[in-house]
Amino acid sequence: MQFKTRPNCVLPLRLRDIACLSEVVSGPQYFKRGTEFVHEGQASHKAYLLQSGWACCYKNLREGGRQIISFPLPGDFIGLGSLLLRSSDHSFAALSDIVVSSFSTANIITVFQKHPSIATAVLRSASRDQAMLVEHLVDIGRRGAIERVAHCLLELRHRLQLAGLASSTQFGCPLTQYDLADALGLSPIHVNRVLRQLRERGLLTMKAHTVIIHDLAALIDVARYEGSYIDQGGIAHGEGSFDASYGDETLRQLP
Amino acid sequence: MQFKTRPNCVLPLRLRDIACLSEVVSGPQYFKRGTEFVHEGQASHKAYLLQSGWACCYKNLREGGRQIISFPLPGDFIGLGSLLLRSSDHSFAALSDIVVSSFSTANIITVFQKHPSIATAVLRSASRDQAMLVEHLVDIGRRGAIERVAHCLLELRHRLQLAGLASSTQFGCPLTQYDLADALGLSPIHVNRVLRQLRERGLLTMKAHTVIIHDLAALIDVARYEGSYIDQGGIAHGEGSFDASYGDETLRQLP
DNA sequence: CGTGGAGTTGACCAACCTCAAAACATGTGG
DNA sequence: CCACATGTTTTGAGGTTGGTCAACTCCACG
Repeated sequence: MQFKTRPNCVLPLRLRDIACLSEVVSGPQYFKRGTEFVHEGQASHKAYLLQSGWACCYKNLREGGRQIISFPLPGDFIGLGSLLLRSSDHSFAALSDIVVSSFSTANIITVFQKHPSIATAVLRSASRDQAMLVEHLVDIGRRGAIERVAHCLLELRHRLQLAGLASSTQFGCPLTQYDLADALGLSPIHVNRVLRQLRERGLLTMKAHTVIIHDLAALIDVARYEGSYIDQGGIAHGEGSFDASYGDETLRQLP
Repeated sequence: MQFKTRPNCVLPLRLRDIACLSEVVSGPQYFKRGTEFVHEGQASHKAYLLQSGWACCYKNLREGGRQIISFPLPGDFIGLGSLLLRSSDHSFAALSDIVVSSFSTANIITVFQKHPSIATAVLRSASRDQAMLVEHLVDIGRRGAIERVAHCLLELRHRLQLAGLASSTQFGCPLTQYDLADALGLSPIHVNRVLRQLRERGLLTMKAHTVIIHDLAALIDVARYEGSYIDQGGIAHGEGSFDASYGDETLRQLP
């Protein structure tokens, strides 16, 4: 069984831990674009590792409409957040045709006990997700529409690049303007207006499921983008490297 | 050493785990209202357990202004999110005079290895925090100003009640309208208008550092509040219940 | 071809922001 | 005990951002 985890080393595990994982992980599953494969409120004893394709995590509102929480990309875990809660508090859907490996979380605790490094890895992954969530919150809470859209696309670019799925100025992107709107707390119409503006300013075009960035520097400036939270927590990979010298946390000051 | 953890049992630990914790935890520290005791970007080898008082977790924006991420209350962990990251990506400040116990995270990995149940407990706590964060995101992204304010205050009431710090209709609250505004993505002026509206509608008053709820049902209705995410993951309390039976996580479905 | 989903555009409107100023607390030093 | 400074709440007037409604276009797909 092959494991494809985040390229930036979210899961640096010992070999015997990997062996253990194989016991828990089940073979690949396929979902078609549009499938909601985890439902809000569902009692889930499963989590997933996204192998290919794009997904989204969202909450449906009683008033109608939805809020998209995050866009899992290849290599990302799905459903970690509700690992220890009784039920999933949000839904997951496939934004493109996707492939996932699923693993049972019923006896995850036992696994944690036998292989603490897995617990560590999971916790670290959860930390990164949380950092992204926080950034998302800041985005919606305190930034204007253009900044939000630019920021979102830059973050996606950044993550895809780490996964080797984007060049520095271009990437495939199955998102509709509706998806973007639901993620960013905007109306689809306004997202459209913003995209037009970005296009007219020569910063970026989004067309035919492809995002092309024309002026990266300017875009980063508009979005006030600082991607540090994306690669944080990376620790030298090497198959066994879990000794990870927590003593040398150097202070990285912002410029 | 006394440990006061979340009343809804985020930390159901075995006694020998507790013993281990004592080795890591340092005595109580005091901070005055207004102190920023964790700085963004700071390399932190510490996390805290808030013993009394209110805190807030926030990010400063380069454009000026800030976004408040969460309001830790007594019994909550502070800084768990950045446990495994290189540095804290947000700041923490005291909103009232507070007491915390701090514990070193330098050798947290070792602790996890020796006491997997601690890892589990920490992960569960992080899960709850994430659920609250998601709710916050939905709030800001997709709800109007009145709903946001109402929702925020109801959540605080709910959490305080679990901690035994609020009656069902009243609680002390050191938040200023500026704090609320920074948390909810609004301007302080608008928060004021919303509070007036809530007052005039006979739903709630907020005055002299005290929130009094006059019509709980109506307020819950306005806010579309569903507090289930707050108590999720709870396991029967009993003050000494450290036997924690991780095998029998029963499936508790929402009504 | 027809159909349905996605993107595009314009006109109008409401929610919320900004600026400005006053009323009201609260604590401090004289 | 007063005078003053500082922080918080309150209120008004006017301006923007972004939402809503309603069309129309473009395309992929059967």
